[in-house]
Amino acid sequence: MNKKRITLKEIATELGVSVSTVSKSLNNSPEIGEETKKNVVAFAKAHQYRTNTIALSLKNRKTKTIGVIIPEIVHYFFSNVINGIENYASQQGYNVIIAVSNESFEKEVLQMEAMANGFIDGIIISLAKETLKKQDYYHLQETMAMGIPVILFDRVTSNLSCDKVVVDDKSGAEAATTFLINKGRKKILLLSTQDYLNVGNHRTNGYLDALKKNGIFPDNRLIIKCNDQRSSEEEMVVLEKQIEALIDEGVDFDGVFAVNEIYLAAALRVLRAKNIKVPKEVSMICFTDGVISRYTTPRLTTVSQHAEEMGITSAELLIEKLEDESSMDKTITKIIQCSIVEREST
Amino acid sequence: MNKKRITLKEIATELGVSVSTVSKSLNNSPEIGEETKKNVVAFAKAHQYRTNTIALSLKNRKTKTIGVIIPEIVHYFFSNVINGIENYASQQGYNVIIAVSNESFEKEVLQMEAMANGFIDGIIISLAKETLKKQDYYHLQETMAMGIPVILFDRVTSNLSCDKVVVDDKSGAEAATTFLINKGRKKILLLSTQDYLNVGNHRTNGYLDALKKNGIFPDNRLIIKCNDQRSSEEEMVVLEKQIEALIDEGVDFDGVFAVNEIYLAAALRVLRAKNIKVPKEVSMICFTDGVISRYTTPRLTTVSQHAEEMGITSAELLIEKLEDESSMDKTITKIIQCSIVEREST
DNA sequence: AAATTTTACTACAACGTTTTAGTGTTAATA
DNA sequence: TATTAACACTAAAACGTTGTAGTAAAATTT
Repeated sequence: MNKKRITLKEIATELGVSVSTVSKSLNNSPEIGEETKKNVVAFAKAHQYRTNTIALSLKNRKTKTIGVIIPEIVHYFFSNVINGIENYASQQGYNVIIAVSNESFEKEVLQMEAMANGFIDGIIISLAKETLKKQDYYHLQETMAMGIPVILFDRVTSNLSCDKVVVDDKSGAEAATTFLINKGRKKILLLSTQDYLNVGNHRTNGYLDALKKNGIFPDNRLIIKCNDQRSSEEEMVVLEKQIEALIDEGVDFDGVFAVNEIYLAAALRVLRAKNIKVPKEVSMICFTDGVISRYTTPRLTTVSQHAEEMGITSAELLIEKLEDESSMDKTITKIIQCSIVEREST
Repeated sequence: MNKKRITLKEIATELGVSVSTVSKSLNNSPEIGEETKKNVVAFAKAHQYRTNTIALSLKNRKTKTIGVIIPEIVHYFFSNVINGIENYASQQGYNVIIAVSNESFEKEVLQMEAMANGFIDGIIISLAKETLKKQDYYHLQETMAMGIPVILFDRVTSNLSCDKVVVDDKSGAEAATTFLINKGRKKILLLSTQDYLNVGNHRTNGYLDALKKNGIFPDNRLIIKCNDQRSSEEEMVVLEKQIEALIDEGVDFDGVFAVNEIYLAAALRVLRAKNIKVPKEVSMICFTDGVISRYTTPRLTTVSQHAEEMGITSAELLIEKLEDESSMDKTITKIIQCSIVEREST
């Protein structure tokens, strides 16, 4: 059964011609006579010849494969980005290899090395939290030095000179906050992350800017920077307690802006438990236009980061670099604009 | 900058020895003298020699890469399966290539062909809805005939003789339904899919069996088989209308069992709008222990399919086949048991 | 001292392609 | 008719490894 793939050499001996003739015939080279070509092509088809990509890769020093390293795959944003990458890449004849760093620096380094040694022409990566905290980018510099183009997306760093694709987090957050302000809200609770996460940091700044521009003085009690936990579920539990405590202390707010869906879902649960009406008493908005937002009651108004577009843009940037030698020198940063998806929570 | 990777040949000329000596030194062959080995290894390390995997693959006819084709990547269940596959595979020194069929038969065939021609030793696949409907498995038979092992998971078919990993959908559904019955519920609404989707079909049968065993006569009005729409969001809208109509017609029920999270979330929204209390008046349970279930109010009780375990098992089965020639003949079907995760909706 | 074994290497083929540089024929040109 | 050009093909190298077979020189045995 195991009908092994037929090779050029086998076709050649079978047909009594040289290997080069076969190769050229299949590539429709003008060097070969029509008659011969026809024969070879027919024979190849009949025997289901498929060109061996590995041999080709060895020859061309190109694998037509791009590697993607993400912190998590069970994650609406990242899986959407991959979707974008996969779509564009496969359309351009590229394969996509996925690796997951699991937010760990060590695993990121390992995965990166595996990829750099392996089957890929270039890498698209979003940095792990640990890497961002550690600020150690040696593994990235190494692969770049090997001539492997690297594209950073979403979780980026200014310490690396390469192409980047980022969301305009700050202005997105500003827009979201302003959106609440325009609905007449003045006391807006911010649910953010620790500052070392650049996205959280930018979004916090956007929030502060929006308040400032509208003449609202920020209230530190209304800014919660959630600590990292091992899982988002644990983060949620911790956060719920914090919000509950806040309300019990009598701190008043009429709007909530969260830097991700999960934080806002947590807030929503607390408000429901306290019998506070959304959006009547409190308006809510968050980053990440994911699944959760669509299935809560009320549905959540979100800031869409256009994950798929980010994926496509990253893939475009990388493939551009791979196909056009001259593009290797310049480094581009693409900024994806956010947009607000209004649902029932505002 | 572009410091191209150094090759064995370069090391050889640089050190004035033969290529074989270098190769053998690096592989710590006893044929080579200690002195020479030490030199070569030191030199290689200093110049960051990395063995070229492509050349190796060509030589060994093995790529140490496995291909995964899934219907959707932005999907809690599938991304968890991938997580499992990726974890186990990378631990065993394998890479993982991902392709998405997007539920399309045509794309599945294309992706499969691309993989079969390319860089993979074996394939793990969950069939697209269209493929299941069409019942055309030629592309799978072809790749299997080429000696490429194929593992089917979750969306499988009995028409193909290969290793399979499935959830025990029927007994999971039976358990879920029985769970509701044991809570005193007798009129249980079933939200399922069309029958051609084997998982939906099995779950429907499990539901019917549970009723039977408990002496409850099934009520056809309480069985909704949701039509396919282009997106799950559209499906949800359609389904919400159906459930609403049902209630308006005065059809009474005190429990809901849905074959996935989204259907149950839809039901929950309708019940909330109608001011029906969950779980007091209606108990709810569904398949797919995903994100949504964790963030609705009330949180949903679910049947976990242990997606990650499925991924790991699939990868195990495949790698077993790849590493042990003799395992190629027999085909195994592994059944993953479900378990109920009780939350607030029951 | 001659024969044998061990040591420490090297040469070369092979994996499956593509491509460059030939090489005979045949046809066209001077 | 001699020269050149076009045609239709082939040989061989190259991509980077590994492994088998082979080879001197040194060490050991007889």
